[in-house]
Amino acid sequence: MDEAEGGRRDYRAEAEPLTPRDGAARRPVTLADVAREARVGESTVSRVLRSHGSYSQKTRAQVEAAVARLGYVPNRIAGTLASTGSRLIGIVIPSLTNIVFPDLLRGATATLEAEGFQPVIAVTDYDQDREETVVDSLLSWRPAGLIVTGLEHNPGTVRRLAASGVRVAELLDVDGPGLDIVVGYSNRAAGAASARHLVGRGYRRIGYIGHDLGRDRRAAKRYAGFREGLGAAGLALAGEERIAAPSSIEAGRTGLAALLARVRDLDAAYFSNDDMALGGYFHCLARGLAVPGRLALFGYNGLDVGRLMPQPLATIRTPRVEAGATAARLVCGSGPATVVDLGFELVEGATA
Amino acid sequence: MDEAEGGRRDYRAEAEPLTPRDGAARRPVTLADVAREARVGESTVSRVLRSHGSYSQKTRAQVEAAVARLGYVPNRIAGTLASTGSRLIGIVIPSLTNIVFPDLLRGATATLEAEGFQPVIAVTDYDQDREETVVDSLLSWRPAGLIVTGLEHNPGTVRRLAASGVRVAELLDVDGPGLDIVVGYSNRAAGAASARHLVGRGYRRIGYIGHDLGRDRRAAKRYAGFREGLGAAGLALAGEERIAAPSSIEAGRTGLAALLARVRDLDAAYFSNDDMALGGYFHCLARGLAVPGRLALFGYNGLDVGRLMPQPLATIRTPRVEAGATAARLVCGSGPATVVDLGFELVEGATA
DNA sequence: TTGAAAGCGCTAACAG
DNA sequence: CTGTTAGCGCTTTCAA
Repeated sequence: MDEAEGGRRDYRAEAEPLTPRDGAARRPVTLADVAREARVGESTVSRVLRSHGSYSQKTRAQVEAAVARLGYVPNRIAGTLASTGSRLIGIVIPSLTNIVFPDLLRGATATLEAEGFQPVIAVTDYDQDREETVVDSLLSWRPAGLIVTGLEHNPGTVRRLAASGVRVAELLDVDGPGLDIVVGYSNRAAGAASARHLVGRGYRRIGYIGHDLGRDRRAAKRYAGFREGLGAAGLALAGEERIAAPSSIEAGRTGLAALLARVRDLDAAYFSNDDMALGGYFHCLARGLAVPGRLALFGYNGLDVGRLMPQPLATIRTPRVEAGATAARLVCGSGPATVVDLGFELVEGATA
Repeated sequence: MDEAEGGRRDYRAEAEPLTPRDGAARRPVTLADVAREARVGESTVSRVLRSHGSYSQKTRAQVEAAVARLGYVPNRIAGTLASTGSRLIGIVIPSLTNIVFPDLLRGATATLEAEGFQPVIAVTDYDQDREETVVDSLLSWRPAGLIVTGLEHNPGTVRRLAASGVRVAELLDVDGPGLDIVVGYSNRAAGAASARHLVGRGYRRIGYIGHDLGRDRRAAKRYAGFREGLGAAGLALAGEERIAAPSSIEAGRTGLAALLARVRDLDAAYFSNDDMALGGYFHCLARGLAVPGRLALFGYNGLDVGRLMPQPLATIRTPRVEAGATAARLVCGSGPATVVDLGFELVEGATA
């Protein structure tokens, strides 16, 4: 099925690299060089470059000319050390495989960029011990703030965070106590709303297909909320299938297949997220199961792909990009500790 | 169709934040504090902490005890300034919307982490002027290296890069001269291989559905390669549709619809990537067009979603994660300028 | 409006 | 094996 193409090869660049690796590494241009070139003091250059304090227009011109002539690039490492805080914001996310987290990053980086901050990212693979490690590592850069995902952390992580004194924003969950800034939505409420919706549409034999809930705490909260929602209607799950792996289209597809093999009379399937649900949808298409006639499908996240399926996916849309942006804005500010619940939106779609 | 839920609300955290914003900001613990506490010199502490140079086991124990007692976190800003280079690697990508770039990041961050480096990311939105700006900004952190996407840059960007003397890796393209390290695959060859494959399967009325080629230079190279491939077989495109926007499932769906409305007798559609092709597939499903009987589909990237569709998508699989990892490894090293062509793989799938 | 000088917290010689 | 002493490049008083 696969055909090797575009053969692998390693070779030296034919042309001389534009970045000569010259042995005689020339000393980088410093602010002192600029001062000398512009015939002014170092502090004057510093003021001009940061448009801070006062200086004459003539001086400004001289400095700018010198900067251009020398190709000076300020050294923010030195600047940060000399001044109080850095313009770095650490961002800790569990994964880059699920588009949800790039979406967060997208919102955060756009806002940070606008405010003159630089994001430094770290990935935990849904592992709280790794989170502790990367938080430590990020903290050593003395960031102005840290954005982390979720409300559950190791005690050690919390201790370090508290001791560091930096602002912390926790993202994507509001179901529990936060450390400082909390931006997200209630996963529990989302799960419950999903259950109410399915029940309201008349489904009674509802199954759950999910991924590794031990690691993904927010998915676990949705699951709990969903069961509560069913319970409130006097129902219970007709069956469930959990994949001991991160969520994926594949896990959704094989998960639904496995569940249907065991519980044949399901009339609806609730998935831990849209990726999983898409996998389920593909299974239905492949097997010719009518959706929602034979089986209704419900997801979580409101991804583009769900909106564009031949039948739009029933799901819960979450404002992820906005959450990232909001967290970035607040973490750079100096407001009080806050919880911002951005809410969510139930998308009826056509699969349920 | 939409139902508002999980109402938005802003409120103060009920519990006292674990990170007290105490007005009397306590002075952070420094290496000097540790030295005093451990009753040794500062340089001794430094040596122990970096396991560099020599010291007695007894000293090591004292230092470690002091570090633990004081909760000391090293300040890498200061460390970097005092030593030669930083352990920061800048990564510049055009977008976070297409999963391809998070994939790159995934490969790169994993490798960087293992080598003790920290990634700092910036997003250009496929804008070369913005690339110049963010490269400048990244350079001011004096990174050990920079990973950028593609081979096309503003002259100003190239100048700054060259002047900085940092290692630079260019990713995802090998069709053209590079600055230093180049890691990727030939987009042109991929386009040509796609054309040969479709022609080989007997398709003759082939259309192209693409996105903004002015900004996405690699997609433009695939397009050029594809046309060359057709030309070599004595064929030409039977029609094409270009969306003046970034690639998306939606653009693929509407693009194919528009093209079929104009050119009714197409027998195959070549898409600028898998997202676009997925949109096309959804269009076919929605309209009941048999794939590949009525219309064959071909994409680019080899995303999971294509593999898991009821009919696996015909596409070209690219080693993106590996490319990110390779670039990270090389950019942290001190080897010669290199081009690494990782090649690609044609996936026959079932849609062509 | 400007410059001199004193650090920021750490690393890297260099003595001892 | 360990401490002392210079800086790294910049910002920030504080005088001038």
